[in-house]
Amino acid sequence: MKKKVSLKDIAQKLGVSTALVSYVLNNQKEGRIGKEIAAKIRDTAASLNYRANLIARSLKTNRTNTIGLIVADISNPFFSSLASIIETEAEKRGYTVIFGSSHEDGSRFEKLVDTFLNRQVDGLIIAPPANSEKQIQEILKQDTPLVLVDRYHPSLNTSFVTLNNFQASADAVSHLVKSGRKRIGMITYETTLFHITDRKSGFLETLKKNGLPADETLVKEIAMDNRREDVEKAVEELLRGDSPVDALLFATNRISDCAVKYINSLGIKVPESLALVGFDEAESLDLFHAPLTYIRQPLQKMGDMVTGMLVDQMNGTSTISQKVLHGELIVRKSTGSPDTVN
Amino acid sequence: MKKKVSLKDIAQKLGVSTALVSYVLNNQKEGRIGKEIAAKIRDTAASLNYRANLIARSLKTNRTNTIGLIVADISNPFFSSLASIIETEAEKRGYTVIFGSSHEDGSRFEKLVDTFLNRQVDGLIIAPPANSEKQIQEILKQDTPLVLVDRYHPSLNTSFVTLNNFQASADAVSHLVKSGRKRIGMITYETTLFHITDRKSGFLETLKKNGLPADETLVKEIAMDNRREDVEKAVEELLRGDSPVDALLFATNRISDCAVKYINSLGIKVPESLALVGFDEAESLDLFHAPLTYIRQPLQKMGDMVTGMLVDQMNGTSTISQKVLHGELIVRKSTGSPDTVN
DNA sequence: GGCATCTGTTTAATCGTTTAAACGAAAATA
DNA sequence: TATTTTCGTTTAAACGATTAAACAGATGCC
Repeated sequence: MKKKVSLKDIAQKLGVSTALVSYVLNNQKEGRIGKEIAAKIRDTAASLNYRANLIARSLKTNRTNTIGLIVADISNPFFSSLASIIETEAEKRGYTVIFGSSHEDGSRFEKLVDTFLNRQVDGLIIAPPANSEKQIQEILKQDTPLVLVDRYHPSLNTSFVTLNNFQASADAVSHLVKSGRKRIGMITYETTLFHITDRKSGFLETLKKNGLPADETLVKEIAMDNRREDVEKAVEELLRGDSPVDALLFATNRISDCAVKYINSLGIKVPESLALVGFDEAESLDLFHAPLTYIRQPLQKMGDMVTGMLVDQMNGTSTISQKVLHGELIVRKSTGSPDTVN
Repeated sequence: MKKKVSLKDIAQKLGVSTALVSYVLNNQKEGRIGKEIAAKIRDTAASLNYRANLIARSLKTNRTNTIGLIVADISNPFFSSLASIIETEAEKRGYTVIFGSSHEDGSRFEKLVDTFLNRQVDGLIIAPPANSEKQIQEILKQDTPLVLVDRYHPSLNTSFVTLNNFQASADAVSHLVKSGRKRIGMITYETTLFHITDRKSGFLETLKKNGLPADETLVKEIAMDNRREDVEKAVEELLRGDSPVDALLFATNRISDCAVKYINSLGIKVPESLALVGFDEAESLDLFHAPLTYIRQPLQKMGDMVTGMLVDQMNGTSTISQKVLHGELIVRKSTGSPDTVN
């Protein structure tokens, strides 16, 4: 690689000290620098195509202006949109984002955290995988500013931005109840991830409050890797048997995706004989004849907030703060009342 | 922030030199280091929770083990999948990815390139926006290893990995011709981006070769921001009038998305009265009654290759190489022959 | 016993910045 | 004229690692 131009090169060429060059190029010591020499320095810098070595600067200043972002799966539109927003917001505030995708895998996650800390990121934004409490605590011990997003660990005292998942499920169920559904099922993941278990609690609690059946057989939990067969089996189990459900809640967009396609292929009438609600948009279902009622997460706000909170933490302006945002139930055809529809 | 542990801290605690600590922790000078002291050093490092400061190392070694990735739009599934693959491949080879999204905007792109170069990335992978030749040339001048992906500038001598877009269009058209279509239209972007214009050339040339009408009125070019109205207007123009088309080729998944939804809403029969082909998968159309025939790009191969080529370039193993991959036409119902269908 | 070799460790320079402090010269003040 | 200020610039240390070269002391060889 061609040797890069350094402050020294400029200084030598002009017979001045590197300090002076540094001051000029950083617009410091405003009044105190000779105009002609300042101009000359700027000219030479431009003509030599000088670019500051941020690595050297970081070493000296102990700041990298870099945020590490670890999401669960960058190829999931939920996270890629969020990443895009965070990147934009970070850039506005003078930070670059480096990113990694844990694929919900603990050891991969650990490795990413390690890499990012070694790289001296100024702060971290993380959507933590299941059972990552220990690693998160390590980060806290290092005093690296940290904000969790989407998920959090209730046992840990960290900053986070998350959805009120309990409420979101509750809203979904209330809506189904109001539109006349009597036996409501849910398909979710088998996991300890709090945001997911919260969705389940909200579901069950709200059923009880409405005096509807709320036993565990109404909740099917599939493995996190979201295999199509698992989803189809779950749908099957909830729809067959002596007391089939008349409505279904899906805990994630990935689940909605598989489930709705399967339901479509079975020729089941939605919303006449089955109502459907999901979490997050599932673009893949745009053309489903009965567009899905779903819980919309305020992505822009979430990304904006999480970035702002991290920056405040990095500046020492604030310490720990925890935000719970509200989802919005977007009602569409998939939950039309069975009475009014026919 | 808590002060971080450095080599010096370990050295002082044990009364040895930092050099020794460095040698031990990097497993250098294998045979020559005392076993007990080595063990002690490792122990202390672990107990103090030492982590190497990669910034300092980079300054000294002049390598950051970082790859800068600039895509056109990270929230487009094409790019987020590609980014995910590149990240995995880079990690395998010991590199971290920092990323940015240009949103097809020249000035944003320029800023990203600047940031990344200042951060001393070891190499760049870029899907360049239109009219970015000058900036790309700047990078080449700096001798920073660079591989373009998805798109490239024919006028510049850079490494790249791209699809044979001409051939892909040609395949699509041939297929339509074989299945009996007589008047084929295309909706694409108004842009100088080579991979897009190449798709258009492939389209027109193949029409001519088959003796079909191939005038410019059959190609509708819409603005890159892909507004729904523009797409709908284009569809409208191609379908109405005295000689409507009986088949359509869409240059990108974003276009397919809008166009197919509109066609669906118009109640036009696919494939009976209109055949459709698109570039790339458009998940959003999964439930369209006539699944779209499309050109599949070998994403995994593309990501793998581009990363490998960049790493080779960074190691000095190779210089410039240019790869053109082949798309695969996935034939589905949307191009069923009009004769055989009824 | 004298000299070379090996072993285990230290010395010290360096990467490219930043920045407090020092400095000499010119200008202002007494 | 002597003294203080101000101005413009330089000096030099520091950030945390890497690494060639130097260096004692032990061991081997003839």
